[in-house]
Amino acid sequence: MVETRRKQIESAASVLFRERGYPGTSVRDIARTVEIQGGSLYAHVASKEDLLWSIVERAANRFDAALDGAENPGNSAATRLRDLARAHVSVVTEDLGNAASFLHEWRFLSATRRDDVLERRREYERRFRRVIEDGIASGEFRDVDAKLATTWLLSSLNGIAGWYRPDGRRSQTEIANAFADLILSGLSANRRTDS
Amino acid sequence: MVETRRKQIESAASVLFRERGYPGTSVRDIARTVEIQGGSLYAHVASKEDLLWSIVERAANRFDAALDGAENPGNSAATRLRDLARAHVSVVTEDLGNAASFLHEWRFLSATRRDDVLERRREYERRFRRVIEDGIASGEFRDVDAKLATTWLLSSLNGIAGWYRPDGRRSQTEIANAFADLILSGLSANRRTDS
DNA sequence: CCTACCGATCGGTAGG
DNA sequence: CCTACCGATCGGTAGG
Repeated sequence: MVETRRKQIESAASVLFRERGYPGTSVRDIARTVEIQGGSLYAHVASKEDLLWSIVERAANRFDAALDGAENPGNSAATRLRDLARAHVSVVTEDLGNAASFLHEWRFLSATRRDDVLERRREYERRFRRVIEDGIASGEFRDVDAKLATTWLLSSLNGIAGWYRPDGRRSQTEIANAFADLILSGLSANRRTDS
Repeated sequence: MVETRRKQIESAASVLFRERGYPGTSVRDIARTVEIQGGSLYAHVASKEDLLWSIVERAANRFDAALDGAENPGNSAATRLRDLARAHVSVVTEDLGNAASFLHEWRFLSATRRDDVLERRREYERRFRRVIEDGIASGEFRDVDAKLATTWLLSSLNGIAGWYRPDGRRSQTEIANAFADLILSGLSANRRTDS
């Protein structure tokens, strides 16, 4: 099954890219992980960058899909933002290698692809920002700088990709809830409505 | 002046390490920036790792010194935390290359030095955590998981090292105040006491 | 600080 | 998927 092997390689590469960075990972490091010879990798992959691109695209798709599944326009801004934050964290924790590569290693892509990623990231951030703006407009949130608050919030969530370990002390749900709670409380105009 | 040249090299290296990562930066990239030949770099530097080590240590010292200067045990936990957060941001924004290398590239150091950095990072985080714990004990802050809240807060501040540009739309003061305000509000047991 | 060099490793290919 | 190879670049050194 060609597809299976390819995904195995992508998965191994994403883990290494997260740990050592893209330039710090050689194609032979990746090959070793899936137990083939360095040159044999090119039976499955056009180039090292091609591999990074697949990983980054996959992560981008999963982030988008997670928000799609979490979005519910009928809810209050606070609830909507909490759901988006939790969805974001679930991708980070369940798709650690891909997510971390998407968040940090995309800058090693070629200029065209980099621009592509940048545009998708911007659109993704806008989805969070809109909810913040809605919350400010409705009086649920304080009158903060929505752009800066979006960056603030996503930075704290993205940081999880740097330190999360599946076997760690806190479960992904605990982390997601604790972070969402802190963020909501940071934006809220009132006392937090217990999550 | 040997020292001046050395610092010039460290400064150039820190900028490149931030932009391309440590493994993505060659010693010849660094040499080119200070307009000398690749081999000539070794008149000033024992090794590439030695350069990273200097940068990381310098940043660690500056972070520590910033907290030393900002700490005031007489104040309320909220005020103390706000001052620590602002101090942290000031190092990130004023020492961007060193700070980013300290935050991200330290993992490419040798095992011994890596452990060294890890211990300093832990101690640094403890200083934030203690203030959070004090605030919880005094009733100023909500009863959150102090460890998780510390990671949350520092992640959002450290994220600044990834996107801040000295010529950007927001000044470092605006950023520091906005982030500190959001964080304080996130932890606060009451409505935020306007910053 | 330069020139000229070292062995090792890099991403990638040819030809099975 | 392997063997055997390619030119380029890597970090680093010798000897001025």
